[in-house]
Amino acid sequence: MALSVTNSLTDEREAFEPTGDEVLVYVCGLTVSDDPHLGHARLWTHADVIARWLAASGYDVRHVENFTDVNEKIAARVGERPEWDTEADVARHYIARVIEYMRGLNFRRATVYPRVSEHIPEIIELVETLIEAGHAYEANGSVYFDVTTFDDYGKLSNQQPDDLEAQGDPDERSEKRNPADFALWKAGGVAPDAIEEHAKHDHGDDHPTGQTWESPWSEGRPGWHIECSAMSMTHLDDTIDIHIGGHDLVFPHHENEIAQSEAATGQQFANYWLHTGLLQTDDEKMSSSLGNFFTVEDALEKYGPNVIRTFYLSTEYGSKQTFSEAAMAEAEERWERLERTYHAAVAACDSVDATAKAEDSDLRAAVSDTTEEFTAAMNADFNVREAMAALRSLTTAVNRHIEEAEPYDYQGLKAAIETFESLGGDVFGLQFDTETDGDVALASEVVELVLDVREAEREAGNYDRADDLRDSLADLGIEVQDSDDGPTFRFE
RNA sequence: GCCAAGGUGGCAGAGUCCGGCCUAACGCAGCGGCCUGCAGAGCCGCCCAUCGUCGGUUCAAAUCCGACCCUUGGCUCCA
Repeated sequence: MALSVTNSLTDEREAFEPTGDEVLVYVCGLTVSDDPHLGHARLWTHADVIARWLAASGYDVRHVENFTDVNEKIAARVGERPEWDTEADVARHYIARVIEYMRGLNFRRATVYPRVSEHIPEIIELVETLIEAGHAYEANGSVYFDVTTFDDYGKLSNQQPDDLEAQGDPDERSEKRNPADFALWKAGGVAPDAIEEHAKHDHGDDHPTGQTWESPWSEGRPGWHIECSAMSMTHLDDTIDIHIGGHDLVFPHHENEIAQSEAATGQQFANYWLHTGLLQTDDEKMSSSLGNFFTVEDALEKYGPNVIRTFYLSTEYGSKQTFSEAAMAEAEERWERLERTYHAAVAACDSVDATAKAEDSDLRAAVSDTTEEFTAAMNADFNVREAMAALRSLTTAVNRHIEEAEPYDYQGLKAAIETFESLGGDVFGLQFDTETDGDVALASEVVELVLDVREAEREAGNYDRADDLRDSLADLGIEVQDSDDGPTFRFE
């Protein structure tokens, strides 16, 4: 069954047909003015899983994810720390952190992470093209896109220029021919009142107003929307396959990207637009400006990557999702069951001879059903919740096999393990093997010793002592479970 | 005001594109049984849904059409 996706451009589920040998994917990335929060990580996770699924489906994927490192909010934070002398210093600091978190959350690396500051020439060139084509005009050193020159304006968001409330700051508005026109280039540095608004520290009147660049029109800064068009065209092509971004960017950002890109090239900018639903807390969206966010750093510390991913993968990318402690607790239960089953399967598999002939047809049927159902679900607009349900049915089959079968089906278990690794691991980015470093290995040996002592106490009937040992281990974050084959444990 | 998405059991959340296999998936919580010295895990089973409201189309609607109510997002920086 072939992949189909819901395209926000047409609002329809469409068969996915890439234009070339490589699938070209652009993800509207982060403005690096602050620590990223769980709302950002939700977009990244879904983008990551989409890219992984395309790769698993046999496509070569060229995945570009930008960092916006030129922005008023970034400029406003210059000087907040002694080492933050320039806008670039602040941006560099946050980009390094984001990369670290992305690694922590086990994302596939994008092909390129372009930055606005490195694409000023391409941006200027694109703006020149638009002016020459009559789609843009200069006013007092700034350049604006004239929305009345682009007939399809509004095709993504269905917003019509006439319906819009006047936007932008008053000075800018007076320069525009139409209220809905938007800036491609802004003369000068960041306005002092913008610095004032976004600065998180006391600053004097001489606060730096951000970096500026030479251009044919003025020494100034690029507009917000033009960067994505320039970087998408530079690193991908005039027409790309998939553009992914948050729902909050549909208007004006993506609408404007389409206008300026298609006006410049005459080509369709992106064939498929995928918009991810926003993360909410207490019935409003999580956002930097509302201050109701949970940072990726804190979440990684508190829940770890697998629980966070399991949480995100319990809803489809296009739906909104509500963050709560209860939801995270549920994700933790879901993840732990999967992880426990995986390890139980590995242990059971290790306990039998590879040449053993036992065969459990139920288990083997479950393996093939799982792959089939998982594939069907992912191909239906990346329905990760259904795909997860398929994986879930495999955990039940594996556990039942371990519970009831005697002897174990070596080949069946092996196939199940491989399925967990390819679907749960490679596609969902979950990590089953986390106990690899030396300290953990040593700790495991010590726990084994303690459990030997506890077994001796149990055999002697000293259950109080055995329970004390188990409780003490639990206090250290080590969960002990007794079974017919002896005790097992895991680190929480 | 304008544009968009959504309203399904205690919670969460699929299914809605292409009406029938939906007497509504996978879960979390809860309850019972097996197993166990106990606990946990696991297995088996159970509980909870007139699918926002009203009307229409149809042999048949959670799924299509219309009206209305409510929630969220966008229209200003925002994933």
